[in-house]
Amino acid sequence: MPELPEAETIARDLHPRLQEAKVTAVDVHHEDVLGRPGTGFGDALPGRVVAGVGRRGKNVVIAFQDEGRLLVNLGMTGRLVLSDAPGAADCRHVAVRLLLQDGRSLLYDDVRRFGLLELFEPEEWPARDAELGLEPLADDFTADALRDMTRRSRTPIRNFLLDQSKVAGVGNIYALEALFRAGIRPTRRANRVTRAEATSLRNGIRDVLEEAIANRGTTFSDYRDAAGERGGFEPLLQVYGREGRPCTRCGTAIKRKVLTNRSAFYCPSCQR
DNA sequence: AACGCGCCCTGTCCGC
DNA sequence: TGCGGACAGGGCGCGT
Repeated sequence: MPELPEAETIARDLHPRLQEAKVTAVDVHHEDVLGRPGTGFGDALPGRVVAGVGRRGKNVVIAFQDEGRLLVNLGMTGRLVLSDAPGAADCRHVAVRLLLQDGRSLLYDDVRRFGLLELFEPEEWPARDAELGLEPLADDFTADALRDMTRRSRTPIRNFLLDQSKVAGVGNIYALEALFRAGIRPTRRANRVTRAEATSLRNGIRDVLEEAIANRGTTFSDYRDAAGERGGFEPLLQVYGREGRPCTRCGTAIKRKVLTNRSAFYCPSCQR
C-alpha cells in the first residue's frame, strides 16, 4: 500500500528522469482512474513540459512548467513506471500511458484501479492542497499541533491517523508502526491520547516515515518503485502483518483486530 | 458535523 | 485439477 515513504521514493526517482520531458500524447485505457471527470484529461496534457516531480501526503505530484499539476494517488496497487525501466515489463494492467517526446512513456499501472489521476490548473491547486492536512515531516508537524487535533476527535487513534485532512501521508502500515513505537493501542480514542503520548506519537510517525524512506519504502505485496523494484522496509516492520508472531520488544504474541474494515496489529502488552 | 459503513476492483489463497 | 468464496484496503459517497 503506497503511503508517504513510497510516494517519496517514486518522486525522488522520477524527478531527475522526467525533468524537461514533454508530453506528446495520452492513452487512457481505464477511465475509472481519472478523477475530476470533464476536465479534459487526455486533451489537456499534451504539450506540457515537466518542471519537476514532488509529493504531497501520499500523492506523487508531477508539476509542469506552466504550473499545472498532475496528482497521482496510487491507491492500493498503483505503480508509476518509466517505459525504459527494467520493471516496465511487469506492468500488465496499464490504465494510463503518457507518451513523451523523447520516445519514452510514463506508465500508470494499477491492478485494482483504486488509484486516481487528477489534473489541476495552477489556480485550482491551492484548494486541493488545502484539503490535505499537515506534512508529517515538515516543521509545523509538532506535538502541540498533533495534540490540538487529536483532542477534538473521539474516533480510534488509528482511524484518526488515516484521515488525510489531518495528517497527510500516513496509511494503515505506518499508522500502526507509529502507534507501536508510541506504546498506544490502535483502539484508543484520539481524545484520550495524553500530552506525553502525543509527543511520542509525533516522534514515532516521523521516525518510522524517515526510516522507511531510507529503505525505499515497504513492499508488503504490490508496491514497486519507479524502476519496478521492491522496497526494503518490510523486514523492519514491528507489528504490521505480524499477527501471532512475537513482539520485537517483549515477546508477547502480536494481535490483530479489525477496526472499521481494516486490520489493526498491536502488541497487547506494550500498547495500552 | 463527525463518524462509520458499504462499495469499488481483481489477484491470491483456501477448502472441497 | 477446478472452482466458488473470502479476503486484502484507500478513498469516497452516503446515512445517521
